[in-house]
Amino acid sequence: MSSQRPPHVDTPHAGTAPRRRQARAEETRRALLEAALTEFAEKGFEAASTRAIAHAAGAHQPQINYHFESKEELWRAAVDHLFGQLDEVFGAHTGDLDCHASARDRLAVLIRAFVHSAAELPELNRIMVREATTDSARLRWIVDRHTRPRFAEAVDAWRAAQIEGGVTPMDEAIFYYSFIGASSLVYVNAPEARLLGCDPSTPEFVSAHAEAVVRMFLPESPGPPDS
Amino acid sequence: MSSQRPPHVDTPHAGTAPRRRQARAEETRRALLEAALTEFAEKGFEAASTRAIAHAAGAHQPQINYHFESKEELWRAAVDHLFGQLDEVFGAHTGDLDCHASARDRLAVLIRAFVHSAAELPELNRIMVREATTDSARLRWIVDRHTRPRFAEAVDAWRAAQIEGGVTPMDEAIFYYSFIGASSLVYVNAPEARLLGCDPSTPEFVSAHAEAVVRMFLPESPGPPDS
DNA sequence: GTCTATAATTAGATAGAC
DNA sequence: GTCTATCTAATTATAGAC
Repeated sequence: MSSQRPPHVDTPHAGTAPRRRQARAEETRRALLEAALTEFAEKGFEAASTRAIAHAAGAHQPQINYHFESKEELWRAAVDHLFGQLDEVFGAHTGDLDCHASARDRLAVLIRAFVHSAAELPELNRIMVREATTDSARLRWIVDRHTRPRFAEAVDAWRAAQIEGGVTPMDEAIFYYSFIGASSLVYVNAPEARLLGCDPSTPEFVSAHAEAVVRMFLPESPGPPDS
Repeated sequence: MSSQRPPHVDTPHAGTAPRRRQARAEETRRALLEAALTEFAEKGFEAASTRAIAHAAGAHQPQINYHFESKEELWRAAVDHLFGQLDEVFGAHTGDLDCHASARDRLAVLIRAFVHSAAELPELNRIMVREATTDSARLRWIVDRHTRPRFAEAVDAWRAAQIEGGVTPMDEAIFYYSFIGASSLVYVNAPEARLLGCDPSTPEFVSAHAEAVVRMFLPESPGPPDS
């Protein structure tokens, strides 16, 4: 609704100096956002330090309160940014989603796309699991704004495939959380996985994982469509 | 190795007063441990407050440094305690694990037991996912002491079932993380699940979830053994 | 063992020079 | 817009009375 951008006077004369200053400010803002993402994902909201975020972005701590109103607003902007990235990555992986394909095949495409997205954006599921653990204003904000609509879409796709048949019968919420959990945990817990001798960052791992998740929910799967 | 218990002089005279004092200290210690569990699970190590833990336990903050050496030692004791509870709960759910049953049936029993354990002890997987996200001394400690041996056991059970046949073919690490994720996320994220209209705390939900996870990995499952 | 008081550090946010 | 300096509040850990 309300823009997170700081208010600024227009530059109708279009001088180059103000423009460059504005461009540099935009750079700072973006760097703070990216640094905030990884810091919030690794430490959680409360343990994350605005000083550390600013340092990682090559800026000073008070610039956070200048470009964003507060630590909480920075978090919100970072989460919005991250879900924007998810939509991009997810869209790139679904690509030509054939509307005339069977519900089962469409579900398989969505599952593969989500696994690849979870691998490319581990920060998203890290932040989600940190917030979803305790009821809070932040959790309600993120559920209302981002989780609930995506939950509804996933459940719709599942329901359609279940009506059509050929999928493992399962309650919708059980499907949703089993699916998200099976798809994301190894990337969320990547540092632990590495200590256990597993590197989940290779393309081969991600593809094998995606096919495994498809088979978990669509047991009679004929394999990936491009093989 | 070294006991976390504070050093104390023996009471060879077995007076009642010292014994009662000791019993009360044991109570305090235990209350601190239980309070630490939920606080660390909800907030994470760094965001958790020793003052809040002490308050929840009906004690004062310096008592933590008396009964445990530091916040870090309290965390270690809490994690040890929690894995002890896991072994108890897990053992209660596997119960009469028939050594002469097929590897596939034994795996089904282990899966059901883990889902029920995850439902009863959401704190364990909350702490795990918080620590597994970033490499740290705490992560290495918990992996060496608790995760690696259990990972090996789970992989052994999976390997045996896979050799026998009748399970969804899958790499071991992919099985492990998909299994843990599918089994635990809905309980880890229970506050979010409730906002989405799902209550994962009922016995019916847990049983249905357990059967769903069994079918995800053992597609030709004949259903629960007691039905 | 339990408690009060406090030391030492660090957090997020703000004021004001430039 | 960016920077230094600083305010207030919260943190873990410790000292010492009881």
